[in-house]
Amino acid sequence: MTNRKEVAELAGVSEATVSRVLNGIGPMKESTRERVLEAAKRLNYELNAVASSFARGRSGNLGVVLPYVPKVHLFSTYYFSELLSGIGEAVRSKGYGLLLLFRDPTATYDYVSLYRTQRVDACIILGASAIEAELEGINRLAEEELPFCVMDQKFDNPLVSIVAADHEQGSYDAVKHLLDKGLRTIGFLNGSPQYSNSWDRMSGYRRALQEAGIQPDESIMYEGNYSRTSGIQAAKDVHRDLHKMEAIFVSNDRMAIGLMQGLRELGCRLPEELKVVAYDDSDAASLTEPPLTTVKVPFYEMGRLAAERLLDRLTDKGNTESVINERLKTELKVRKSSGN
Amino acid sequence: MTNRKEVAELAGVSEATVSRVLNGIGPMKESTRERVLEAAKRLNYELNAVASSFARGRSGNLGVVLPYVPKVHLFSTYYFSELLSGIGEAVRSKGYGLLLLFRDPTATYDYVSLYRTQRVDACIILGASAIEAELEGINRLAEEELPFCVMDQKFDNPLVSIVAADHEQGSYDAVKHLLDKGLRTIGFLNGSPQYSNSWDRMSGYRRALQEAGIQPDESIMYEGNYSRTSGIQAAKDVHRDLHKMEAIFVSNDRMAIGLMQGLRELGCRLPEELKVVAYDDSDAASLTEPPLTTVKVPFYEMGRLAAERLLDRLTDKGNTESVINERLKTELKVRKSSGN
DNA sequence: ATAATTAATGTACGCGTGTACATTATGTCA
DNA sequence: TGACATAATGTACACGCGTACATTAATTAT
Repeated sequence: MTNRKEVAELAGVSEATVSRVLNGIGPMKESTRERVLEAAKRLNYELNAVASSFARGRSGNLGVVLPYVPKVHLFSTYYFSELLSGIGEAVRSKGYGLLLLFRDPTATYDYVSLYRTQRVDACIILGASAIEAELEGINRLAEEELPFCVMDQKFDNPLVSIVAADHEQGSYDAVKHLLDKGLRTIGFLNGSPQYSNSWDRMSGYRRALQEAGIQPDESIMYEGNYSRTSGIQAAKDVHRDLHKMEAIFVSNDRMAIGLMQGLRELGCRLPEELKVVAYDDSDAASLTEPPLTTVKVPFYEMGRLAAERLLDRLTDKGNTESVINERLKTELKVRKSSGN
Repeated sequence: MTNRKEVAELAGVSEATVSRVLNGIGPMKESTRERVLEAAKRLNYELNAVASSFARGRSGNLGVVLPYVPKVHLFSTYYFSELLSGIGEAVRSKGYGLLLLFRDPTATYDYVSLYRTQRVDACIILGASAIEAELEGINRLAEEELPFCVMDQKFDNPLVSIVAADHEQGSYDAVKHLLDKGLRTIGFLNGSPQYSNSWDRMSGYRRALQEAGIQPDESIMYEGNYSRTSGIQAAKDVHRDLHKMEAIFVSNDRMAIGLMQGLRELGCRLPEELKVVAYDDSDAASLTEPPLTTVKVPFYEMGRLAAERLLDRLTDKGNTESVINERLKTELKVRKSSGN
C-alpha cells in the first residue's frame, strides 16, 4: 500500500505539502497542487482513513443504534430506508462513515463506551423506549455532554437531544379531518405506551375531540403494538364496537392495514361502515383498498437533520447551543379510507 | 481521555504489559493481570479502537453495501432485518464494526477504494444486479483478490465469492408441491430479470414442470419487480387468464400479497379459484388470508455465514481457499394458500 | 531599494497502540 | 549448585497522518 512519503518523493515536495494538497488546506501554488495530484494518481494513492482518523483523534463515524431484533420488526421498510437514507446522505456529504450498532437487550447498553473507545464521534438512537436500561444509558450520555440524538421520542431530561415529528399536531390534524366531515364518534387504535410518541398521539386525539366539544370515550380506545398482527387482532374488538363509532384513528399504517384486513374478513365494508385515518404515509398506504388517508411523516428529513446537526456540532460550525430539539411538521394525506 | 501509559503507571508495570493483559496475549502472572485490570477500571480506561486499528493496520470494520434508495424499497423489512441481524451477530462476536455503505447509482462504485483507504477490511454486497457498472465494480474486487462476498446472486466470474440460497431447488420444491396435489396448470409470477436469482427460480419452475411431463406455458408466465405494487398490477392479467391455470407460483411474498389483494378486488376467491405458493416466508406470509404457502429462506443464516467466512478469512483461520461459494437450503412452509 | 507582509513550503513531532526483541525472574533437571 | 528452559516483563520502535512552528520565496508598501 503506497503512502504519503512515496507521493511526496515522486512529486518532489515534502510530506506536509502532500497532506495540505489532499486536505485543501492553506494557500498553495496551483502547479504544486497539480504535481502532487498527478503523483498520487500515478501511484494509486488515497488517504488512509484509519491513520487519518488516528491523527485527528476521531473515528470519523456516526453511530446508528438499532433496537434489538424483535423490535426491528415493528419498523417498516419505509421507516428504515427513509431514515437511514437521510442519515446516509448527511453522513456521506460530510465525509463520515455510518456505523450500525445493535442494542443488546440483555445488558444496559454502555453508550458512553462507544465514545470512550472512539468507535464513534456521535450517535443517533433509533427506537428508544422508556424502559429503565434505556433511560439510564441515554441519561448518562447527556450527563457527559456527548454528541448524540434520540430519534422521534421525547425525554424528560432537557439535556437529551431530540429530532422528532410533531405527532401531537399530526394526530390532531388527523382527527380534525374526521370531525370536519361531521363525524362525531371517533375511535383510536394506538401503539405501545412504552414509546413516548404514542402518548403524543393520544394527546392530539384528545385535544381535537375536546375542541369539538366531544367527551373522549375510553371504550373505543384500543391498544396495539404498531405491528400488522396487532391490527388484525384489534379487528375483533373494533368490529364488536362498530355500532359505537363512525371512524377510527390508527397510530400507524401497518396496524391500520392489519385492522382493515381483519375487519374485511369479519364482513365489514370499508370505508362505508368505518372511516379510517392512519399514520406514516408509508409505501403501502396508497396501495390498500381503499387507499389510506394518513399522516405523512418526514422520516428522510428527520434522519438527515439529526445527522447534519450532530456532525455540524462536531466541527463547531456556529455551535451556539449543543442540545438539539427539533419538531418537524407532518402533513395529512387525504385518500379514500376516510370516506372521500 | 486516559491512555495506556497512565494505566501502566498506576499498575506499576510497563505499557507492553498493559497491552498484553488487555489483549490476553502471552503468559502472565495472575496478580499482574489483576493489578492492570484494576488500574484500568479505576481510570475508566478502554482501548482506543482507532489507535488500535491503526497499529494493526486494519479498520476493524465490515462494510455492507446497500443498493440505492429506490431499490431498497424492494426489500422487505424481514429480509433486511434478518440479513443485517445475521451479519451484525457475526460482526459483534468477532469484535468488528459494521459500516453501512450506500451505493451511488450515478457512478461506478469504486469498491476497491474502500479497501485502499482502509475504511473496511471486508465487504458484503447486497442487492447486486446484473447492470454494467455493478459487474465492473465487483469484477475489479475479484481481480484484486479482496475479501468480499455477494449476497444471494450469481456471477459468472468464479473468483466472486457468493453466499446464496438455492432458489432453483426452492422453486422446484414449490412447484412440485403443487404438482403433487394433482394440479397441472401452474402459472408463474417472477421478479425482475436483472437479478440472477430470478433466473434460478425460473429454472426450478421449469424443471419441476418438465419432470412431470408438462410443457411450460409461456402465456401464464408474468413478470413483476418483487414489489407489492407489481403484484397488484399483475392481478389483472392473472385474472384474465384464470381459466388457464389452477395455481400460480410467485417469486416472493410481497408480490404474492399484492397479487392476492388485487385478485380479491376483482372478485376472485382464494384459494378456491387459484392456489398460490410464494417465496421468502416473511412475517407477512402467515398473516394473509389465506396464509401463504411459501418457501422459507434462511436470511439470518446467510448473513451470518457470509460475515463469518469473510472475517475468518481475515484472521487466516484454516484459510484453505479464499473464494466463498455457499448455497443454503430453503424449506417449503405449507399453509392454506396452496389449498390445504 | 529595503522593510514589512503574505504566500508557499519544509521540519519535526505527537497521536495510542501492537509487537519484535531484549532482559530479568522463576522453575527444572542433573 | 549450576546449566538451562521457560515464564514474565520491559524497551523501543513503527504505523501514516495532521499540524504547529520554522523557514524560504514572492509580493506589497514605503
